[in-house]
Amino acid sequence: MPATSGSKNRRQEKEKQILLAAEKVFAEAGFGGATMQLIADVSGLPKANIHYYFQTKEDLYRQVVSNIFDIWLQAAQAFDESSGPAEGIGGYIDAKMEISRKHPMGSKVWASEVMHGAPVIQDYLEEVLVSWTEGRMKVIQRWIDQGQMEPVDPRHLLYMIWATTQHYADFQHQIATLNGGEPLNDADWQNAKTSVREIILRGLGVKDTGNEGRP
Amino acid sequence: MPATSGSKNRRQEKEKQILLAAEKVFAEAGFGGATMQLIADVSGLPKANIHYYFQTKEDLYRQVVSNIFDIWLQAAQAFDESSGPAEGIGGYIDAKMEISRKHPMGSKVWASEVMHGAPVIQDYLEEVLVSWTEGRMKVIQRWIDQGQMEPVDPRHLLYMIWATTQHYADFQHQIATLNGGEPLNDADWQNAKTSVREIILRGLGVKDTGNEGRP
DNA sequence: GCGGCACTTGACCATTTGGTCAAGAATTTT
DNA sequence: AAAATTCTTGACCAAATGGTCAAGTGCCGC
Repeated sequence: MPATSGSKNRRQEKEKQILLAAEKVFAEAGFGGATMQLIADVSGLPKANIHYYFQTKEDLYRQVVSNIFDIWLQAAQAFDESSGPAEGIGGYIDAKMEISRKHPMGSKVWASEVMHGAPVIQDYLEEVLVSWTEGRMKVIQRWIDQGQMEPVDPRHLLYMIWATTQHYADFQHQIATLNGGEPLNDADWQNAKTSVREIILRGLGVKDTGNEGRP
Repeated sequence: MPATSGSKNRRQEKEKQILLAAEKVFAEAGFGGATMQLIADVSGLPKANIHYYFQTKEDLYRQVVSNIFDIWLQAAQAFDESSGPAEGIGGYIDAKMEISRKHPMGSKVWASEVMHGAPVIQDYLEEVLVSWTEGRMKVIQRWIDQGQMEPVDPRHLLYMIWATTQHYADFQHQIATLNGGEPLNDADWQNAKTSVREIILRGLGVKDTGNEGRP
């Protein structure tokens, strides 16, 4: 008794349902610890049905990681559509913090994958990430050359931004424990965002213009 | 045909040998993905022998995580034996970068554990880490109150330091890929260390005094 | 309403897993 | 040297795992 709507996108909806469950399970147990049975239970489908849509566990996993990668790269827009480091880097930090808040499980899956040597998405790393990084490094270098910010190594600046923003997703459990056992609330997140942006922008010798333009 | 030396510390040496192999395997495969057989192979001992020293996989894992935790806390000394933020925070960053360089696998195991909800070491988190963090936060707050650094949220400053320094261990594979496929060499590490310290200390309005006093 | 087609699913299988065990080898103690 | 203790290890489980399969079930155009 399939879907309610049209008729063609039944498959898409089912796949999305499975991918959502898979993301959760992979994030909580890692690739090795995740079981198809658990993914089946979480998604509310029999295991054999999962295998109908995704032949192997690795196929499913690859899809999950790939989806995350796309979301990740979207945050790059803040970088490109900006005139200077305050707006560009500040906006990028905001965007990445927002992703950490909304897609913590995706971030965890990504971190797990990379930590274990990126066996599945090494090609993505080498192709997409390398060129993306080089592009942003050039932008940062230009800002430095124009005297808009202190001369720092763009590479390590990017690492710091990635590390710090993703920390709020990957280590959310530790952060919650240090927050009295409670997850961060709206005010906490606002505070986190501002704190991170402040320290980094001041560290770059850039005046924080706040997140004007974006809500 | 046991050891060569004394006689009593045979057990300790064997355990260390196993723990080293276990750390490597757990770091590379995660808890779920690691197998006792692989740990046995890496350590060069039959599987049954591993089980003689560590009853269960979880026992072994707990030991590995626990050892890492101790190393982690050692870096705190830089904090305590200092007079101000330049020396204290700068030294702490250096120490943590050094740990990331020398114990990347331990850092990965820790990250994996926390990312999966710290099922094994939640008690450590609640007892030791919480009180440790509160202590350092007070030190930072005192520096702020004395006007030795900009008023930032000490909590998020600590997160940033943790995130950034550990990033070089946890994401070492990604970093190597972005470094032309080569791991960081001595100069790279020096550069990374300096870059991180510079940006953060400037972000705190503290003049970087370099890592004088420590080689 | 019927024939084709996409989907569903319980039962099943080979392999791998963490863990056990008992017999023996080495070492220490008496 | 003999007894007691500690360690070693190949063979062996029961349970769980990823994946298969064939018998269905519902849906569609015709």
